[in-house]
Amino acid sequence: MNLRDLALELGLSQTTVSRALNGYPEVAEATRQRVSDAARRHNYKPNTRAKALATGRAMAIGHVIPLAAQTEMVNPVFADFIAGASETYMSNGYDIVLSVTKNEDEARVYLDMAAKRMVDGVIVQSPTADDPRIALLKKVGLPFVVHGRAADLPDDYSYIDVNNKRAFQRGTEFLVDLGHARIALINGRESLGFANRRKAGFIAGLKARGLTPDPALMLSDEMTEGYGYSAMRTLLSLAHPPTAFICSSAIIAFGMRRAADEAGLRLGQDISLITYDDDLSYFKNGDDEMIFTALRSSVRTAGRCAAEMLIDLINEPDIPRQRMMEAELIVGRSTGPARPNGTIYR
Amino acid sequence: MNLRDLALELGLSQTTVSRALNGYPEVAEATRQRVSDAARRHNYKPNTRAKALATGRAMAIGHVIPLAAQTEMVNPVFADFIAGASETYMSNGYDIVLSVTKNEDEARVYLDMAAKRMVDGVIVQSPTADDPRIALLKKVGLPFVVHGRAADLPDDYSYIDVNNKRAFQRGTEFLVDLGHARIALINGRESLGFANRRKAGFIAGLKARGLTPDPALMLSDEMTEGYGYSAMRTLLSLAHPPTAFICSSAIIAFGMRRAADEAGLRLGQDISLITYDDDLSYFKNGDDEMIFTALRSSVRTAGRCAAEMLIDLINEPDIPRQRMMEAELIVGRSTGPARPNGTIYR
DNA sequence: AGCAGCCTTCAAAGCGCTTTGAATGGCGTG
DNA sequence: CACGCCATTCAAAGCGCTTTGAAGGCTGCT
Repeated sequence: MNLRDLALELGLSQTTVSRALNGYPEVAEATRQRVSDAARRHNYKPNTRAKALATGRAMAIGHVIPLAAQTEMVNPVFADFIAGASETYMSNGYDIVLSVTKNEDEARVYLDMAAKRMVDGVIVQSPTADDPRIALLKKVGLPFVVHGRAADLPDDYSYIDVNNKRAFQRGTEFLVDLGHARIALINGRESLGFANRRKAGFIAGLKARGLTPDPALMLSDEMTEGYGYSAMRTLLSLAHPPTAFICSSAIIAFGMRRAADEAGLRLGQDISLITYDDDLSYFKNGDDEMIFTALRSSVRTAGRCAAEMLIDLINEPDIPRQRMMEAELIVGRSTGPARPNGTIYR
Repeated sequence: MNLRDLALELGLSQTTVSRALNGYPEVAEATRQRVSDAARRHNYKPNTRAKALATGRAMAIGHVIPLAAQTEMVNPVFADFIAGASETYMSNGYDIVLSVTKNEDEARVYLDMAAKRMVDGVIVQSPTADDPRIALLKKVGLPFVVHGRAADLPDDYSYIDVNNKRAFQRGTEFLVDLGHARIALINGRESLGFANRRKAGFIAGLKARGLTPDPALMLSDEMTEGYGYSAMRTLLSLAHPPTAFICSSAIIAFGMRRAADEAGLRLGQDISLITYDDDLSYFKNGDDEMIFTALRSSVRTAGRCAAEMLIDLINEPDIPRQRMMEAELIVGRSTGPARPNGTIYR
């Protein structure tokens, strides 16, 4: 069933039917009623492609999910982000066009999406410090919102980000204030903006409390459970192991906890751990009582906001939209005061 | 830059340019060369919407990601599945249109996708025993491949599935053969086909070895880390706790392990645990040595296959494509012989 | 009665592509 | 030299929708 058929059946012109369905004022109320009844009866929905072609709006947003370098893993964070964004799109009539690509192909994907006019805007994930995609998208004039920020670029594009630096500074200071003097950072890949800022916050936190960062206590890699486990083992095997840890994802934290358990160390008593927590649905950090003391900011909420900002931007370009979220520091059972002698064993 | 501009610049008709770019034979080789050079120079890509309208093929596949009932969580399994499918789509020129919806809206989403002609086919996730979507999609004539199977429906549609029943039967028998007599099943929601079959396999495995299933040892819920943890605690607090466990996802397994650790029990020694393992990228079950003894089948591979099957189906409907994958049983460190007296403490 | 002016409806053009059917030119052949 | 044939190229229609500009039918006014 297409518009022509519907118009024919109703004995009306396509113009009138189209207008009736799209809520234009110049249609008699009785006619509109008749039309929308018929449309519902036949489950008529305008052909997206034709509509997009005629209006020049695709009513679709492009999301590009990056595969981790080499390993080609896909971070579960993106699933929750998209779920959040989707709520916004749904109520605004937008669809999601998804592309999963290796980092080196991303620029081409955006270029293609722009040239093929298949989306009205895109979300850029995981920007690097000097991300080339930003200049590229500006050049081709495709509206975009960055999830995160590019460190070294002028601040004139739209983004939504968490204040990662402040969060990690706060977390670090919290640990120092508990008496911990040797604190380790188990970070994501530091080529990415968020990890870079977390490291900066970590260092700032130590310095603010008069401590000197120790490079041996700052690790960085893809944020898997296995990495958390092996990082923790490595750190615990040091001659003078840290007594507190701050890590970049709940998934890492679970791996770290596994290593700690194996070593017979109790979180919150023998050692302390703070994790960044994206509030992923399948990794809830405790429903009632928090397992981990955490710096929490929901990535799902971020997705919802990013989508809102992008739709705004599409309707009224030129003014960049920017939004900064603060992570909450929620105290859970994984942190406690340091032992007076600075060791980890009871 | 569109086709008309390009044709104008080249002094050719749109027809010729279009044919040159689409590899039709009736174009002189020199002309084709000239055209494709110009196209590359201007980064010309045909407008997807226009092309789709003209050809009647959207060159897009719909994926619907279901949100868990009530909680609206999104299972990380889908991220990996899509990553797999995406590999296939990429090399065949298909795009992914994503929709994230609550279960009760799914039927409407498919109906819309069909009516709006925005996709050439869809993937159906997480079918229930008597899934209404299958009949619906047949009725509207939209090609589809189901990831999983609907238990109670005739076997005349396309699907890719893992032999869940056999896998769980095998795993259960493996545990019994190690001497375990009280074995618990920590399953996903049993309204879903896969969980249902796993339960059947579990029961079959027990019966094949002469054991009687105990309803108190069969739990079922959304497959989160937190559920694994609380399920394990519940089971361990029984008067006569199980000595072996088989669970439906690596994420559950991590939660179970946490509870075991807290209770001072060692996997593979005091208690045994087998997990189903979708081989999710961020939850690798050990790179070298397996943490968990596992029934493994890569959901990413499943995604790749599903996509291939769907593309086949689109090109040649009518013949349903069906594919069954077997899970490997890989022995890791989480299983060991039962203690002679049937207890869990050393 | 005649006319302006509104309300409602319509025919047709256009979005950017593919594809049909026709036209052009160069070539070999009788 | 005329003819037909093949290799190229083209103009135009059509995909299903929106939207412009025009027209038809009423009303109310003079």
